[in-house]
This record gives sequence, structure tokens and C-alpha cells, in this order.
Amino acid sequence: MSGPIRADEVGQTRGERKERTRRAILNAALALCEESSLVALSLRQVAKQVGIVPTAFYRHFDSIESLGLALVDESFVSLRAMLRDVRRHDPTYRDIVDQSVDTLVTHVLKERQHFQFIVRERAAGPLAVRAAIRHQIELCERELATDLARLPGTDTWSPEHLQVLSSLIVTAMVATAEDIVVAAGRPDAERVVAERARVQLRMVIIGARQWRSAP
Amino acid sequence: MSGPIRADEVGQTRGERKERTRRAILNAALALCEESSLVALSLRQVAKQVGIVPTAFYRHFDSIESLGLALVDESFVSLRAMLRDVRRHDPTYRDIVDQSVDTLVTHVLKERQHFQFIVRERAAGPLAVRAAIRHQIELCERELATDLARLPGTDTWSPEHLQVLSSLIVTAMVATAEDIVVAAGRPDAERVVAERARVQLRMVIIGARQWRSAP
DNA sequence: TGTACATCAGTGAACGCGCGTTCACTGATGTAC
DNA sequence: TGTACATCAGTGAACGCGCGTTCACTGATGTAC
Repeated sequence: MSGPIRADEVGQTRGERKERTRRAILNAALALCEESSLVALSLRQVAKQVGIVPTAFYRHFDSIESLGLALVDESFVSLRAMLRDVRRHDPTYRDIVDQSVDTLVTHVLKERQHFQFIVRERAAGPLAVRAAIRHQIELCERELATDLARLPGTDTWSPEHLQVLSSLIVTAMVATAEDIVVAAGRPDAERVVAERARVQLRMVIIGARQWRSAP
Repeated sequence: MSGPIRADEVGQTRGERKERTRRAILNAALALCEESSLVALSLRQVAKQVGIVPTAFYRHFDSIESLGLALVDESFVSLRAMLRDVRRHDPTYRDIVDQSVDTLVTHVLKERQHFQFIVRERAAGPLAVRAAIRHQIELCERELATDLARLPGTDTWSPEHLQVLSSLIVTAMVATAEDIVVAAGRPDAERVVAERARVQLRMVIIGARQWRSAP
């Protein structure tokens, strides 16, 4: 770095400072595209927000698109942390819905920007970003199908059936995540969204269980 | 118009020509934002595509955002045409799923740009556009709830229950519309998406019917 | 029917601005000896 | 440990370009008489 060293930067290695700037770029981009989309975000806006000169951006990313791919990775770290939390609970039909929806709500509110980024850029991001998000979501669907296969009473279901059910659940949960983001900060609205998600999940599970006997 | 009159323009009134340009602007915008989003679309791109000077744009719309609101109206004309088609069929549990999914696939493929616009701008459009789309979708959910109330065997369901079910179905169908757009042009992929939508819809309906007896 | 005037969709020049990207640079940090 | 050199995150000037918006305009269409 050629500028003056700030008090909070002494004692850091060059690598640590680079990582620090990289993180600042990722955070600034995440915040700036919140109200529109990556495709409307400029390199100069990001640089300005971070407090670096526009050309310094290139020391970290090739383009806004590759910055977007890094944000996809980062956002799915949050999403997978949530899935891990969901799996930690006891897999019984009785509580699984309540626990899963609670976990979803908690994580979406805690990492709002990441979940918002996923749902928004999935539909409207740069092509490579859209593709990366769709791929990650597909992986989540497959994982969920594997998890579902471990639930009691699902041993007779076909892999295709599990996959279709899994895709329906993921779709409903992505939609719920969107609704939570919209409702964020209004406790009443949050509760309505959560209750709806619980009922929907229960309907789906009941339907799937019945399905077995009527193929 | 101050430019030369083209052969295909003779005999049109001033109003007809204005409407013609307006339509050209809407079509150009719909095509141009297909690969990214309204928020990344410029007035000059649209004008260039239409073949008018950028300032002429203002004779028709205040801004890209108000053009977007017109595209929302236009797109929901397509969506409501589809809903009308769905309703035309016999409301029995046996065929309703096959017929509805067929209708959905046909309409989404026929008016691909409109459906694509809705799902994309719902998540990433200018704020007013997002709000308008969410409002329209909410209206559709309420209409569907009314339709569901007319199906045999639903007379004992509560309005809240119908609303939750309706929202789940709309969510699943919006997701299916997205998948149809992605699969468009690959008949195998289209068939997979349609079959998945049918199974999911059946699961949901079965679950909802059972729900009644286990509140 | 003809004439005089109003309307208004589209024109074209001009503006200041933010954009991505190039380039040569600076100077603190890191490394080899 | 000290010295000489390499690395490289960040700088700053400059570029050509597309942006939204302003303004005064043109000339065909529409209307009032």
C-alpha cells in the first residue's frame, strides 16, 4: 500500500491487509446491490464505498461478475450453515417442521443480505452468477433428498419421488426466505410468514406420505 | 412526426402512429432486458432499438421505471389470459392437474418474455415494479383461493387454510414457469419440468385434502 | 371547400457526469544474501 | 544483523463512451372557422 498507514493497520502483514480490502469490497458490493442488482452495480461505486481508487479494484477481482461469483460462494456458506443447523435436530415428523422453520427464519434474519442476494441474483444476475446459484440450489435439493431418505417411513419411496418432493420443499423454502426478507423488522408479518411456511410444509409432507399408497 | 413518412405509415392517424411507437418501445424494452434486468436498461438503448432519437422516448414514458410499470400491466394480461384458460376446464380432481399444467406450459412458451419478465423483475426490478408485481401475484393468490373454494370437498376448509394452500400452489407454479423458461426449446427438459409440476401439484392437493381431517 | 392556426411526435445539438480500462507511478513490505 | 533488490496494493491522470436530461426546432396532422 502506498498511502499512509492508519493506526488500525499497524502490525498487519501485506497479505492480511489485502484480505481486509477484499472483505471490504465484498461487503460494500453486497450492501450496494441490495436495492437493485449486481447487473446495475458499477466498479466505481464499490471502490468509492470501500475508500480505494477504482483501479485498485482490479488487484482483487477481474470484474463485477467475478466479484459476484465470490458473493455466491460466500452466500452459500451462510445457506449451508443453516442446512447444517436444520440437520442437527432430531429427525422425527412431529417437531421437524417447527424446528426447521424456526431455523430458517433465524438464519435468514441473521444473514439477510446473503439470502436476499441469492434470491435476487438467481433470477436477474449476470449469466455466470445465475448459473452458479442454480447449480448450488440443485446441490441443496439433492442433499435434502438424501436427508429425506433417512426419515422413518420413506424407505419405500423411489429416488425420483424423493427428488420431486425435495424440489417442492426447496421451492417453498426459497419463497419463504423471500417473504421473511420482505417482512424483516415487522414481528407480526414475520410470524404470519413463519406460520404459513409451517402449514405449507406440513401439507407437503402429508401429501408426500399419502402419495406412496396412490402411485 | 417530422421525419419522412414511410410507405407503411400512410393513412394512419397521428394517434395510431403514436400507439405504434409506444408498442415498439414496449417490445424493444421487453427484448432488451431479457438477458439482464430493467434496472440495467437504458433509455438510449431502447430508443436506438426502436429507431427513434433518445428524447422522443419522453413523448411516451417519464422514465424506464414507468415503462416498467406498463410492462407489468402487459405481462399480467398474458398471465390472466392463462388463468382464464385454466378456469375453462372442468373442475374435477381427476383431470384438473393435467389440464392446468398443460395450460401453464403452453402459455409460458407462447408468452415467454412476459412470464420471464414477471419472475425476474419480481425479485430485482425497480422498487415500484417489484411492488406492482407482488401486488398482482397476491391478487392471483386470492382469486385462486376463491376458485379452490368451488371445488367439491373444499366446503369445510377455512378461508385461512384456502389462502395458505393457494399461496403454496402459486409459489410452485411460479417456480415451474421459471423452469419452463429455462427448459424452453429442449422438449425433453420441458417434459421433465411438466411431469415434476404435475406430481408436485398432486402431492399438494392430496396433502391439503388430508389436512382437513388433522387440524 | 379552403384557409389560418394549434397541436405534438419526433429531431438534433449540447450539457455535465459516471463509466470501465490503460498506463506509468510510489513506497511499504517481503526476501535473499 | 544489515543491505540490496523484488514484489505488489494502492495511486492518479487520462482516454473515449454512453448516460439522462435541457432546449429550441420542424413539419405533418388536426381543428376551428
